[in-house]
Amino acid sequence: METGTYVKQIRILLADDHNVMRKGLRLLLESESDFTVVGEAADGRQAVAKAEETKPDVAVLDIAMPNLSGIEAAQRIISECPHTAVVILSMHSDEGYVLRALKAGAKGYLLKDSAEGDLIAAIRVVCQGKTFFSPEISKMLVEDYIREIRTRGVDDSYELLTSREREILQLSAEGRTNKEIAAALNLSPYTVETHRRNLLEKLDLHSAAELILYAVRKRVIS
Amino acid sequence: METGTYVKQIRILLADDHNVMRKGLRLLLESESDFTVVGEAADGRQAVAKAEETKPDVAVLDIAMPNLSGIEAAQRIISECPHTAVVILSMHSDEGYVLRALKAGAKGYLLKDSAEGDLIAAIRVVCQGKTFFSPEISKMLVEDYIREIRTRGVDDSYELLTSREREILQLSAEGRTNKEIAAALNLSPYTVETHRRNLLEKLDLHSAAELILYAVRKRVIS
DNA sequence: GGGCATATACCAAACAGTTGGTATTTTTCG
DNA sequence: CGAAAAATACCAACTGTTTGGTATATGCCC
Repeated sequence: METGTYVKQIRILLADDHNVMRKGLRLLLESESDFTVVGEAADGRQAVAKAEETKPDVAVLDIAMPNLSGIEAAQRIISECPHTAVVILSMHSDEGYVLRALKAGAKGYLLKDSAEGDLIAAIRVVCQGKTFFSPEISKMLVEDYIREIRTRGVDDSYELLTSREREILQLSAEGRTNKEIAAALNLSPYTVETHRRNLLEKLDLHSAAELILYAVRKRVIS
Repeated sequence: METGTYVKQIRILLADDHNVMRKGLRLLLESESDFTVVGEAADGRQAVAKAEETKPDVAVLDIAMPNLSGIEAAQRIISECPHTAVVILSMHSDEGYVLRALKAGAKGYLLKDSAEGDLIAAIRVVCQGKTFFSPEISKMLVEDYIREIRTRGVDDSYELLTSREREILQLSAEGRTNKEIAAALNLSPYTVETHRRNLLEKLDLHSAAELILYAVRKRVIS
């Protein structure tokens, strides 16, 4: 099987739900003589199955996939195949995604508008146990870390609410009046008024409108 | 330049802001012997410029691009280069995008998870002045059309609002009081009150809370 | 037991939104 | 031009929210 100069092949698993993109990536990666694509998957569940079956050196996972997201797939692949390094490919440099990918144990995070060379470099680098991030991602992580240090303990006031208060927050945010909430929860309107007032104080809000907007931002609602 | 059996080359412009994807697509398309990629663009504005410069037979445009969206780019390309057929490549089968793409004059709309063959087929087909859509898109268009016929005139009440009313809807939905809005717009609070009242009536709402929730649902806000 | 958090309940004054009216001016369009 | 639509403005009565108080009962931890 070997010829003159033997180079160890890097075995790659490709997962992306967009077929055209997957085929394109495959051609791109196979233009490197030491890369072999040993499997393709069109969703997260398939990716996990193929990873267990082929034990690749590197799994390149698109972040937005049906069935199991790239991040959840990464989590399972890393716990099932500790030898496999995961590289996440993503459209956006969304903070939340990047942080969750890192928590899951991903070794690399690449944006889809990276240079081709970056993806190839990332694959070589993560094979050696190192990490690789797109410049935008590195920058974001550093900024995030600095902010984290500076604002440590600025806290999420939502965590301060009692369960009764959250209940009332939800109903208030749906636009119900105190009277309606009282009727629904079998309380005196005065009690609802008190809870609502504590709510406003704890969250440093000052009107029903602000309460609704808070609820929307916190995704308590719609 | 010709050899034995001459086949007219199809000249293609590729626009996608994700470099890796663009390179992949290029390899994919150039595996067809009668396809030539005559240009690449990383955003909408570049795409328009390259189209005017190279006058391609087909422009394949990603929908989500910076500077000018694929749809806006399509519009300009079609008006500047009527000979060029536009194919939109999109992640999602979002109704709104599809309809706007069609209005703009796109000849094809492909999902990124299409089979490779579909993209190749679409390019050949639009060259002959025909249209090509992913099966999901065709299905959606048909269903949409049927619904359109059935519910003609069921109306989107938002369209009934005047621009002043929309302005006040926005500020109200941000939680400002009538007084604050009046001050901001240099109006009497009574005027704001009147606009707000017309707003509530047109939308069949009955409180500030409902107005905010309406604004959130309509994405007027946050 | 004493202190603290939570949940409950009440009153009243001040503030803001809602609804029923009316009325004038400006803009738009056939 | 003339009618309709839109924007402006005002008043008063009513409903609901906000804020200043106060007060009791319950369960938990030190």
